Amino acid sequence: MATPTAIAPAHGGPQGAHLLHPVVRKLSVYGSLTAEEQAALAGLGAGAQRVEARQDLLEEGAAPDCAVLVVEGIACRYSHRPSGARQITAYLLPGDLCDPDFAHLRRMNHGVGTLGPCRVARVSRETLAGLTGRHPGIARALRLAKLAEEETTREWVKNVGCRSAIERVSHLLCELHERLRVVGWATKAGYDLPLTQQDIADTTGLSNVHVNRVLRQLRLMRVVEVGGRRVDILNLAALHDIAEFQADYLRPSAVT
Amino acid sequence: MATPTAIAPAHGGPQGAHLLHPVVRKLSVYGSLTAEEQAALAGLGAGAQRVEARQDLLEEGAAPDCAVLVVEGIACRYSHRPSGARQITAYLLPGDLCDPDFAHLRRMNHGVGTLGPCRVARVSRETLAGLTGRHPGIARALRLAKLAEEETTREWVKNVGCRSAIERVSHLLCELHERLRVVGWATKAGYDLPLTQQDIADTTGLSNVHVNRVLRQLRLMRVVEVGGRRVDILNLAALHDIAEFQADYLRPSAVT
DNA sequence: CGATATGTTGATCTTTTTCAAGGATCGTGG
DNA sequence: CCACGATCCTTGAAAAAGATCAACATATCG
Repeated sequence: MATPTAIAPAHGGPQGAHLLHPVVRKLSVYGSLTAEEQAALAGLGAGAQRVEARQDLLEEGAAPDCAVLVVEGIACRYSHRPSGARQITAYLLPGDLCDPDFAHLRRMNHGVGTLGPCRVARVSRETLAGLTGRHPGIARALRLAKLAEEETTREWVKNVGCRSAIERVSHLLCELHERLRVVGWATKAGYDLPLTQQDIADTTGLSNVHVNRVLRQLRLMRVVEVGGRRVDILNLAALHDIAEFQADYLRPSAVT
Repeated sequence: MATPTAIAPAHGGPQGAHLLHPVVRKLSVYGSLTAEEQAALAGLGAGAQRVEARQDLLEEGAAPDCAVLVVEGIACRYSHRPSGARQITAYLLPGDLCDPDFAHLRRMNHGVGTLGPCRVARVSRETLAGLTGRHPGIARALRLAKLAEEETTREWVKNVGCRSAIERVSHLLCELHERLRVVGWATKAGYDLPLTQQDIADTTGLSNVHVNRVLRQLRLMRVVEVGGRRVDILNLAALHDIAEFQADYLRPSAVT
């Protein structure tokens, strides 16, 4: 949405299919939606508010009162250890609806916050229930999107559990590339990424220093250049190879 | 279920509330179930089949045709890297229903297999749909159980992402203890655990050798003794301290 | 009883972390 | 516009955690 309030100016807004709201683009991956369903979905983003970088959307331990739809920017789920160490457990990209079911919870076991500047819309339980009740296509797409999210979390366990540093970072860059591409915020050449190296470290279970070294190595290998809030992909095939990246887990498909 | 076909003989079957099926015990955590609902749930386990250790229940890449209910024993979700390295991403304990929604998938991105000998029941989509359709209490409990499973996977990301070896192993032992206790297969003193050190290594992202050393350290610290397919807890408080274990994530509670 | 799995230990090597310091960048207020 | 502080990035050196390799012990099971 290249609206006047768009956030990422450097390399412009979403690519292609300009008129589609990211949540429509994302959910369309899981099955076709009627025009009516698309309109209803896009309506969710109508009241989106601007939120600065590094702000909490849902606090650790709080009782959530609504779901959150990311319209623009990057947010994350995170959790802190008593020592202060932070682990990021998921990214929320444009089009991602942060957990419908959470709105029913008495207490959050993790927090949700922005990483870069965002535009987000809060969605009440009632609105969401109405939407899925009236539009079976949306309900179905949301179910599959959730399945994809679960599979993604499992892939992250695999990533931090048994891949080397360079593989982990590469895998993260591949996943972000693929997911942003779906909603039009990435091209083959790369994407804007408002993360610090510390954020990448907290995601991959590495130290910020080592992330820096891995990124330098990837740059020297002429695979990808990360810096200046931007990811420039020089050799996508090589990046995929290093990461052993298979995008399947991002797009589950149902039988029916 | 101290039935004639019970598997773990060493320290006997489930403790307390002997008559309740594990899936009833587990789901009761998320809200009270009517007698009728309990009976319907217990009926799922009626046709349970014995499965040996280290057998696939759902293969990586296959199209699942049904859900799987673990009645007894321990199974897991796992994924292999091209190199052959294995990452375990979840444990399935007695009372766990392996992913209802999966039955709709065209292709599994991970496998499900037994770790020790198990008794499992296959549950068709129709059976499951009928059950949740007729019994709102079951539907609700399954939703919360799934939420707990998601939260658990995120906790695992945190575990392998930012905890030391001894913390990771301790956390795993705490989680298994708590989950098995709910379904009556653990006491304060410990539980039977048919895992090899390699299995623990594949779960925690460590080498088998290092797992061995961590277990020795925990034994010397007189915290817990792991061996002979058995976990004996000597000092539960100390184990929780080392792991920074907070059981909250295992039992989400809804507002309504 | 041998064969295969698993567990145990020591020695060595690699990866990654930690610590420390300096440099770049960016936003802000004077 | 520039100076300033704050944050982020970068690099080196040293230390630590954990992996790997190799050998042997010990179940376990047909």
